[in-house]
Amino acid sequence: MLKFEIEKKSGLARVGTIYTPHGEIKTPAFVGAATLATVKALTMREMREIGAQAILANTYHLILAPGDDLIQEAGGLAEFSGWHGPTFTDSGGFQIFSLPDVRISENGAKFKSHINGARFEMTPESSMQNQWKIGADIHMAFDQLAKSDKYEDMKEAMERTHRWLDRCVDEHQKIARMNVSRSSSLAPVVTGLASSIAPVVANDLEPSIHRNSYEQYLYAVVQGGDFLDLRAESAKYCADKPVDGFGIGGVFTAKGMDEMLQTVCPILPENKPRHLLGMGQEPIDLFVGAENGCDTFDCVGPTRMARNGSLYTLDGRINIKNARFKNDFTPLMLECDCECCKNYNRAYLHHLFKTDEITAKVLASIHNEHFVIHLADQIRAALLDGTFQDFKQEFLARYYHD
RNA sequence: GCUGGAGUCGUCUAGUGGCAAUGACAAGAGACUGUAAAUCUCUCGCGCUUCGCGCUUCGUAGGUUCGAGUCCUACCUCCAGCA
Repeated sequence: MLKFEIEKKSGLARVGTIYTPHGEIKTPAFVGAATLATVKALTMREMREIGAQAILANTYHLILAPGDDLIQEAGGLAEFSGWHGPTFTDSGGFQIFSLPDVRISENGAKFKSHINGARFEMTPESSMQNQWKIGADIHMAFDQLAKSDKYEDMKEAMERTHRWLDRCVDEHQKIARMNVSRSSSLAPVVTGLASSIAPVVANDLEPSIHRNSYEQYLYAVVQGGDFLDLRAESAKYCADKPVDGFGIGGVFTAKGMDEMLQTVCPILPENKPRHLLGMGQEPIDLFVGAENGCDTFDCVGPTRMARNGSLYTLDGRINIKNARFKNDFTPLMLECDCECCKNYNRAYLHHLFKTDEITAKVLASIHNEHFVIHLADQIRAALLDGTFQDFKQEFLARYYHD
């Protein structure tokens, strides 16, 4: 069972630590979205320096390239990517929702590879097998997001997600048993060694004691859309399963999220971590998520927006490509101590973007990723010292001013 | 100087009688939430009451025509070849 310690509670919110085979995650925490085993535009060293604690990769994308067998051969996701810290994989369930030409049946989902058009089917069982080969510390159950927001469609997708969850659990346990018996001669897994939260790591290449860890964990995924009765039903269903934590999926905006989480989180067992899938582009997502009982978050927004020139500041997002920054020689964000803000000014960033230099995307990604990771850390600190409400009000009032 | 070719939005460019005029780039702005996203969308002669209307435009000046960026004449500029 995945170890999760809670240091402090405040209403639904909690401050804790998740102990994975590849190190600890101090929660609440923002997990870097590394779909293809890389946080776009950033090296793993940069991610460490930013203060990232964990990354989340995507099963669908990784089985297409480079293939789950290859990642297993490399020693697992952490070894392969050089991250050497805690890792998650998303199941591929999101692709049922986001890709066109997806055919869903009770057995699973038939996709068409966006790379070469090759058809293949992903099932709860195959997703578990893929994820075990990829070898992240924490796996997501294979779920289905409804394509429409109608109640009947949402209910149907949720119920299928539940049936798939049972199959995921069975398959996960089956693989886990096989791996334990095969790995019994390996050195015991040491937790807390990969000090992933240290701001600078002296040696990026740590010893390979975690190669192909046999300890891998499964999160169930709560669905139900905007319907609170469905959310409650889904949470109840997932709560009883022998899983290590919970993903909360199918959330697209902070609107109504507090109510939804206030329905879901009290039903979920308190001693297991909860991951809010795909949320964290907006600061309010992290505040509302953490306040209402979510421990980890992931989102592609910060890095995607960074590549497109949309950068966080305490006064809201700015588009650094706008002409008004041409002669602005101030740091992007005065209060930020990321590499970008410490060493460069807005006029320079503007110039890099206007001339389409690669470094523009690198520096912007460093800043945006640092911003959300640091924000989650600040939320953690505020929860610990009891200043969360003040911090939240102050931060949001300034950020969403105008 | 002669002969041939060319001058169209900031730049390059399409255009061979119905055209405020094609495409690209540049420029201006917007979007982005478990990443088919270093992507996508909009604006881009001027003005207005902006799903429309008016005005002014294709080197310059005339002309032919119901109508000219497109045809004719002259001139200006540039390019190539010959002197």
